Amino acid sequence: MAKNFVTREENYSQWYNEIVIKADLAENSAVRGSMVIKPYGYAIWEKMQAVLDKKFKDTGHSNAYFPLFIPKSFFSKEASHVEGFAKECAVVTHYRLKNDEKTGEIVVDEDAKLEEELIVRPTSETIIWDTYKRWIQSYRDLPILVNQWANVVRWEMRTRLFLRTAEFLWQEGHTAHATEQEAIDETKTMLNIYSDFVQEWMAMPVLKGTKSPNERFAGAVETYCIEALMQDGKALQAGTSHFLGQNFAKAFDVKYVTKENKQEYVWATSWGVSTRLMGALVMSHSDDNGLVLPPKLAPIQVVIVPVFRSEEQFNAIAEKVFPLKKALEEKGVSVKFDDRDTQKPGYKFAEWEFKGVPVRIAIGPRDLENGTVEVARRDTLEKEIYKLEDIENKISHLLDSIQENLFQKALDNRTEKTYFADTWEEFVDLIENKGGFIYAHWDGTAETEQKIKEATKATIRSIPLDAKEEEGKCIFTGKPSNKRVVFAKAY
RNA sequence: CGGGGUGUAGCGUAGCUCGGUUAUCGCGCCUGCUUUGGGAGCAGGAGACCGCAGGUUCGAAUCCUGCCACCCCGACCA
Repeated sequence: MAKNFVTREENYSQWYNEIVIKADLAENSAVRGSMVIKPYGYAIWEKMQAVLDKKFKDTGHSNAYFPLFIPKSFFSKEASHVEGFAKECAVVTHYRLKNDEKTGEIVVDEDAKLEEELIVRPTSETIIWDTYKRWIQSYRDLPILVNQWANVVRWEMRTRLFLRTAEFLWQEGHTAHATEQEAIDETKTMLNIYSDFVQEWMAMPVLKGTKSPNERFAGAVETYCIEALMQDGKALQAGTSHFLGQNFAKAFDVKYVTKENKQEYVWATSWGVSTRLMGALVMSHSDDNGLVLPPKLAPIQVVIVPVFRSEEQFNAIAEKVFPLKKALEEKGVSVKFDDRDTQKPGYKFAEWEFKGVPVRIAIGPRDLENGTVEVARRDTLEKEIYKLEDIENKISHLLDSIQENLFQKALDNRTEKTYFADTWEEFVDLIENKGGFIYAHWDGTAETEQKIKEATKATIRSIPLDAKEEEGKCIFTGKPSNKRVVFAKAY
């Protein structure tokens, strides 16, 4: 495999083809811009789902399911929402095929044209709010805290594996509240859940902030986001949580009666993360040897590779492996014993490295004599000889330290690629030659943001929540500004 | 949708300008022997309607026409 994929920023998709597909995460689908997620990759998604789902439930949310197809009339009720999504919708116009009498080919039956077209959901706000209208009458019906795990379709002009596929899997939460403050609190709670999940489980540092009006979700009053920086210095939006105000309540006429018997519109939020996170995971940690998975999300945390010449030798090794595997599993570690006799050890070492398994244990004749095993860690590729006694605790600690090390490495990468620009010249130089997050002053107008984007391709990724008050001048217009925002080129 | 590029075995490719035996090579796959602590070696073998449809020609992977698909760059975007 070609070297230096990680830092070869001009060719990330090549890197994806090399690493992701060969690593069994996905392969191109016959359908434009879609993906096949293979079992090994899907297992990672399932782990992510399980953790997030628990966090949602722990904060009072429940799962539900809403229809894939949205009638066009629902979709067009919220003006800025439809404007934001109109250009990337798949539309169902017919419901039947037939055999063409002349050619015998299967064709669309023109007689089976739908009276009202159906939109394949690009997001579910509209159909959910049409439903909430019927669920909500009184303040006693609030709040509604619902999440759905689903697939959505956005007919992007250009797709990129994992980061922007035409169809993707995600979760979308949709909540309804009696007060503005409660909805804002919900928006922030969910942002924190995402941020904690991405940092603690995916070992990726993220920046919490809000979006500029240009980057805001179509139909939202405020969009909160977590923004991550990839190894090549490009930014990736990893999750969003939107405060929708009363926009959807007004569009769908969702009112409730207060204790004082007054009619009020309800307040809303929506929030989501998608299979894009899998792309982020790959791009944050992987190296030229393949994937590097954080132990907390790795489907296989420890792989045991026996080294043997004869069947007797294999049996002797297996005798040692079974109790070891059991001891590790009792510690909650997922273990794979690679007992194939069709591949040599060296081949297996490379293969499991490619798949990103955090820890590999090799055990052969030498170890049988000495009562040892060879332990290799994926993140640093270091090998060490361990005594068998108390090994399950040592491996357990090793997994923890790999998790920490991956986060620290990603954080160091971000720190190294974080810059401050005070003049336009500095800014352009950084964007063109360094990449990364650039903290700079901005005059707060959409026009300026647009002009900066046109000039440099950089956009405001985040207005950090923890931004310090600081007097400064906009790098583009020189107008006054009271805090720095974060610019970057984004995926 | 605009600009550029590529389609030959499961994957990666040579051949195409200048048409001519049985379409090249590597990886992978199958069989056998030797191997096994970092992607094994040797020997043998299987696998291709050369993207699709037409056309020119005694003869087309190669020339011509049309179509399709994919990739890269841009607009769009989680």
